[in-house]
Amino acid sequence: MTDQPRRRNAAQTRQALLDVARARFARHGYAATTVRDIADEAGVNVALINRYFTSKEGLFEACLGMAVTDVDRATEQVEHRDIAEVMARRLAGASGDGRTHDALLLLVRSSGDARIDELRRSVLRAISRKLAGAAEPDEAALLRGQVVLATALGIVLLRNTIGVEPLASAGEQELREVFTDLIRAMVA
Amino acid sequence: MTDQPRRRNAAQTRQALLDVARARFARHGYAATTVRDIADEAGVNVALINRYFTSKEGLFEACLGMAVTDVDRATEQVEHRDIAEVMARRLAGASGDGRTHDALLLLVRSSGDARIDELRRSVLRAISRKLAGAAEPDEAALLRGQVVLATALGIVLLRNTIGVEPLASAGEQELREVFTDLIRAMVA
DNA sequence: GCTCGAAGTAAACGATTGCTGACTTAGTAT
DNA sequence: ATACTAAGTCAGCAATCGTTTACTTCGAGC
Repeated sequence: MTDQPRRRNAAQTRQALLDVARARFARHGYAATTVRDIADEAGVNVALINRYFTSKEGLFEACLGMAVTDVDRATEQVEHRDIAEVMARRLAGASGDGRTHDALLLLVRSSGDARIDELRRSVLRAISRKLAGAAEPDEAALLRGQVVLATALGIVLLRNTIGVEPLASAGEQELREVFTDLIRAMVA
Repeated sequence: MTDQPRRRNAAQTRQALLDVARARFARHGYAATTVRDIADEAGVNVALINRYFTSKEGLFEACLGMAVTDVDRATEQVEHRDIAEVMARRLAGASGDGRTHDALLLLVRSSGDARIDELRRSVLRAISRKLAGAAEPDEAALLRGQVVLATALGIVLLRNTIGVEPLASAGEQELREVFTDLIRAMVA
C-alpha cells in the first residue's frame, strides 16, 4: 500500500476482480460462476470485466496465470527433497489459507476452452515433476508424482469444497502426519 | 431385453436420460451441462426430463442415487481387507469403464442444492469408512480412509477428465501397483 | 480553472437457460 | 373398429447469461 487509496485506480480494480474471480472459480467452477456475481462481490461494475480481461474466459485465464505464479513462487526455492514437506504444510494449513487451496482447485476447473485446458495440463505436469522428487524423473517416478498430486487435489476437494468430516476439521498436525506417510511410500 | 423394443417405452426412455445425464454431469459438471444437450444425446424430447424427473436438479439427484447403488453393489460383498484391491482394479481399468469413474466423479460435482450436497457427503463418508478397512474405524483410521478416497478421486480427475500424461495412458498393471503401495502405507 | 483522457456507470442487446402448457400420436383394452 | 390413456412433440414463456454501446464522472497536467 505505497499509494494512498485513490477512488479510481485501474490496477487496484483489476486486482480486486482477479482475487474475487479466483476464489469463486475455484470453489464453484467456471460455469456456475457469474460475471455479475464476481463484479458485485468486488464492488465493481460488470462492464469492467470485459474492459480489463476482454471476456469471462480471459478473466479465467488470468486467474490461472496468477495461480501458476503462486505455485512457482512457492516451490522455486525449495529443494526437490523438501517439496513434499512444503506441500504437506500448505495442504494441512487452516481452511483460511485460501490462496494455496484455490490455486490447486483452479487447476481442476475447466472453462471448456481447449487452449486453456492445454495450459492447465502443462502446469499440472510441471507440479507432478517436482513432486516426483527428481530433476529428471523417469516415467515411473513421474507417475508416482502424479498420484501424490492427485491425493493433494482430492484432499483439497474433500476438505475445503465439499467438507467431508473428519477430514474437513482435521488438525494440521495429524493431516501432515498422514500426508508425510503417503509421500514416503510414493516418492521417497 | 425380455421385452421387444417398443417404440414408446417410458422406462427405457427414463433410463436413456439417466445414462446420458450421469456421464455428462460427471464429466462437465452440473452447471456446464444443459438439459437440451442431455435430451439431444439421448434422442429424446427435452420436456420429458421435467416429466420424469420434475427438474434438472431432480435428474441430478436421480443420477446420484444410481451412482450410490452402483457403489453399494460393487462393495457390499467385498471383505473389508479386499476393498483396496477391488478399488485399485476399478481405478486402473481402461478409460472405457465409464460407469465406475463417472460414479466417483459425480460425488465431487455439486448442483448447489444444500440437501443434495448433504446426501453426497454422507455417501463419501460411507465409502471412506469402507476404505478405512475396519468395521468400526476410529477417527484416525477414518481420516486415512478419506485420504485414500481423495487419491482415488484425484486420479480419476487427472486421468479421465483432464487427461494428464503419463497418468492418462498408464497401463492397468503399473497403476494398480502404485495404488496398492499407497493403500499399504495408508490403511494396511 | 479548463481540458481531455482514463475510469466507471447504466441500460439494453441477442442468445441461451430451465421449464410449462396445449397439442399430437401411438398402443392397448374392450 | 373405437375410445381412452400414456408417451412424446412443439412452441414459447420468463429469467438469466455474457457482452456491447453510449454515457457520465473523476483526476491529473497545462
